Amino acid sequence: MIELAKTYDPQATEARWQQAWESSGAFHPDPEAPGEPFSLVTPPPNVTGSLHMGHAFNTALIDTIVRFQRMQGKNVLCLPGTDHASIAVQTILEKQLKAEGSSKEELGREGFLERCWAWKGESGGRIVSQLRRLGFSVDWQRERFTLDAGCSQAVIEAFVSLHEQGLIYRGEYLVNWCPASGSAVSDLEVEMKEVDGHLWHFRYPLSDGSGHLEVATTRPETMLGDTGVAVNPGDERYSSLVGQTLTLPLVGREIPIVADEHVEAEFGTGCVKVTPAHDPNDFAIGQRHGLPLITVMAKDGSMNSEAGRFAGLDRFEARKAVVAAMEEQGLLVKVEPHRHSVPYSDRGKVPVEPLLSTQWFVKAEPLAARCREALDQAKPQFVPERWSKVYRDWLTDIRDWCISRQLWWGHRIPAWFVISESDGRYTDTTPYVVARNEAEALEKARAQFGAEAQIEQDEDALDTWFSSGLWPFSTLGWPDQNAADLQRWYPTSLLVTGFDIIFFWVARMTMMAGAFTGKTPFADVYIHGLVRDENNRKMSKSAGNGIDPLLLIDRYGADALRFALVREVAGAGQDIRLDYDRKSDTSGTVEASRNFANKLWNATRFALMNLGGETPASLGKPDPAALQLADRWILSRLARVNRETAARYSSYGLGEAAKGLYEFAWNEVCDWYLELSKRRLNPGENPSAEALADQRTARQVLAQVMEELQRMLHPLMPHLSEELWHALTGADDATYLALQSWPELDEAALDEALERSFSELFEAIRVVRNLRAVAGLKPSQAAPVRFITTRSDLAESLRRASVDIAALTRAESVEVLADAPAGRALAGVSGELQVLLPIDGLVDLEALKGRLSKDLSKAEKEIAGLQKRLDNPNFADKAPAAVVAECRANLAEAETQAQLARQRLADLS
RNA sequence: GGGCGAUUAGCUCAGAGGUAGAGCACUACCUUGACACGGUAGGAGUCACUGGUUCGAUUCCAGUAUCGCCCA
Repeated sequence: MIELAKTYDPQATEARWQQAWESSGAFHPDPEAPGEPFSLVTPPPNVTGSLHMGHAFNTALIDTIVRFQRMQGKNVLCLPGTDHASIAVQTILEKQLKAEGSSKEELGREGFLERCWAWKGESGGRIVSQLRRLGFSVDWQRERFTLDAGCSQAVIEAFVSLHEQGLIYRGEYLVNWCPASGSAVSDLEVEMKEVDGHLWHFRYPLSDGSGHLEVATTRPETMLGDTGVAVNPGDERYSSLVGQTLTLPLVGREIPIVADEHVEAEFGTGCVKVTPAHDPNDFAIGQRHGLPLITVMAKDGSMNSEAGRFAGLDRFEARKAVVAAMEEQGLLVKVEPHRHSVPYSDRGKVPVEPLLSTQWFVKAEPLAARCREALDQAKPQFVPERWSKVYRDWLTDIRDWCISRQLWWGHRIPAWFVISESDGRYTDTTPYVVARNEAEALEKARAQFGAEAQIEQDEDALDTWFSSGLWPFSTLGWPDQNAADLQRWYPTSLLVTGFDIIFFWVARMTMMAGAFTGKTPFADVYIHGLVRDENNRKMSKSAGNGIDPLLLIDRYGADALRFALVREVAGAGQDIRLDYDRKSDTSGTVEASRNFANKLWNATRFALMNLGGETPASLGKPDPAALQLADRWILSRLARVNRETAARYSSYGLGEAAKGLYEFAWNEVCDWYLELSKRRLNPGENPSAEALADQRTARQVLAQVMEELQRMLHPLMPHLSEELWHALTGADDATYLALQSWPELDEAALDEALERSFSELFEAIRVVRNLRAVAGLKPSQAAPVRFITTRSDLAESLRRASVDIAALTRAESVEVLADAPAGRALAGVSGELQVLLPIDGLVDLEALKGRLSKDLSKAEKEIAGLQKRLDNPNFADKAPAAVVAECRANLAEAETQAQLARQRLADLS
């Protein structure tokens, strides 16, 4: 028999099992193995990141589902990996280089990439090892990285293929330029922020000297690039001026006044300056009216030569200088404070600059259209369903995706410019070829431009999300259509991720998968919420309010953290809040889960002390004929919980599953069944043969309940359950609970009537205990107990349980009678049951009267409510008969209760 | 401006057309042969507000307020 310590110590246990699972290859599935396939690719975290609560939450949810599916006998693949996070990594390294007085240009592309890989090697393992500490049951042997050879090959194939299909194009458009990282970014990487700014009113003179127009702007420096002023066509103030020209101050350019529907006459003066090269709305107006595009800013955010005397100034200095110059010329009318939205770069944390630039784009609409059609067939199925609307809306109004980044760390764009066509250097207009490698590119270039053609690869890299978009199939072996993993596990079964990356990631995966595999890459998408802090703010590194999951794991154990996170999930998709005391680094929620772990530990410890050295297997299943009522009750509960829990695990009701198991284990198994079994497990000295047989039955049931409980809890608390299961079963070191099957459901054990009867029994015991407490009896003080009831089934059940009742209430005798005998007694009432403690002496009569009065007023209140309802003729007419009958029964019961309480009160006076 | 979500005990949150539950915290008693990371008992809520549907609404519907998020 294994001896367990008095309290559970997660630290030693968890590391041991993590190591054992991984080294045994327990989670490394064979594509040839039998079983229905179940597959899931995990959201790849940033390779240089470190574990935060969002990862822990996501991991807890995924692992719970995946472990459950494994116990269902499926051939489960759960594939982990990381992504290369171009901008984030490059930003970190450039900062490092700057500190060293160097730069990426100085190192050159090759040298810089070496640095990147070195950095990846150094910090890249961190998050992976942190995920291991959660007990994540992924196949680490299949771990992937978006920049590894296979993923890189997939990216090239995807790019070439999309280009061949005409879905990737290159062109000059207004893009979101992040001056901090020196790169274009996609629309999704731009975050609108409300900031307090100003609205400057400028006077633009009419070219014919007949007057002026007043325009308002939040960005004065862009006026240098104005190529028009627009008014609403219905705005009578200006209709006569449309078609005339203005002379742009400071620049002297003549610019037309145009009429455009999109100008709001009510905003500002009703005249807007149009800077097509620096604002998306103005770009659109410019397109409609054929206005020229004049770029006045360089890519580092400074003014260029088009800005005349302002050239070289940073954009924010230029703003001041332009305002000053306008004021000097008397053209500044006024300045108003103005709150408005400014686009910020997600990564660079600076305002992005809409800038005209030649970039690569993915034509999104054809890809999105396919996804919308698939969604009509519920592919994928969103859980909760409401997120499908968010997904659809985005796909419906989709804009083309700028995929090129002016970065080195990442997948270099597989396009080669034919530099021999443009003086040995490539420019925005140099012709190019797209190919899988340089040799193929050269071949293509020569075929098209002659044998002398010379080529040079595009300097730019692809958006990291381009490779992440291929994740569900690139990790399984695509583009090799015959890859065993792809054949076996694609499309995947499920994706679990947060709602914050539905556009970034989920939609891109479905678009890419549609284009390359013709399939929706996952059947279900389970969208979960975010983890918020104690002030309901999203936990994030930048807000500085993150809680380190490792701190909580160290303090409470990984299982406790996992259980706490999953338990908080209610309706799927809701954010969860983790309570946390930053002063002491403690969390009540996680502590409660730790306590639960300890409770399970001790319940198992109790079982081990009482199984006489036997195991569930050696004891075998109990003989149904030998079962006591308590056994049948707990086995019925066990079966019901088995059924409910399996249903919840498989339908993403994870929080409910966790709560249900918690209640079953603590409030039913520990609070009642273990207590009820103590007497039988310890029959005393010289026990009879009958007692010994019953002891064995109790052992069998206890062993079965505890063993199956470990199985059911395993998806939620893998380490603890593995440890306890081993202690209980004596399984050898090479056998894992993680690979056992879900306990078989014993339908025959379900007995609803018996469960109800036990609820009543427990209630009766509670009334006795309450009476004793109210009366001030010491816990050690024995007292006789009398139950008075006219309900024969209840009387019968109380009689049969009288030995247990005596044990659980310190009763020196238990009687069940139909009528209350005369004589003083402490009395309590519950439903149709009267409980009497026929004792006199040092008891608190006043407290007792208080309790009875309380019972009475509660019953009277109930009577009043029920009576009122029944008195309403409409109720009897229209309410369902069952409800009316129930109401009547409740009323009768409440009246009995009130009457009994009144009577007992009178007796005491 | 459009959309989504939330509002229930001191705190964190469940819940369901038939008079409200859990965990934590709190109060009292208890170191009893599994567990003080525990046991027993207890106190605690106008279910945000206003209307509507209904025999009946905290639950369904509409609106209001506050908070949060997404999109423009």
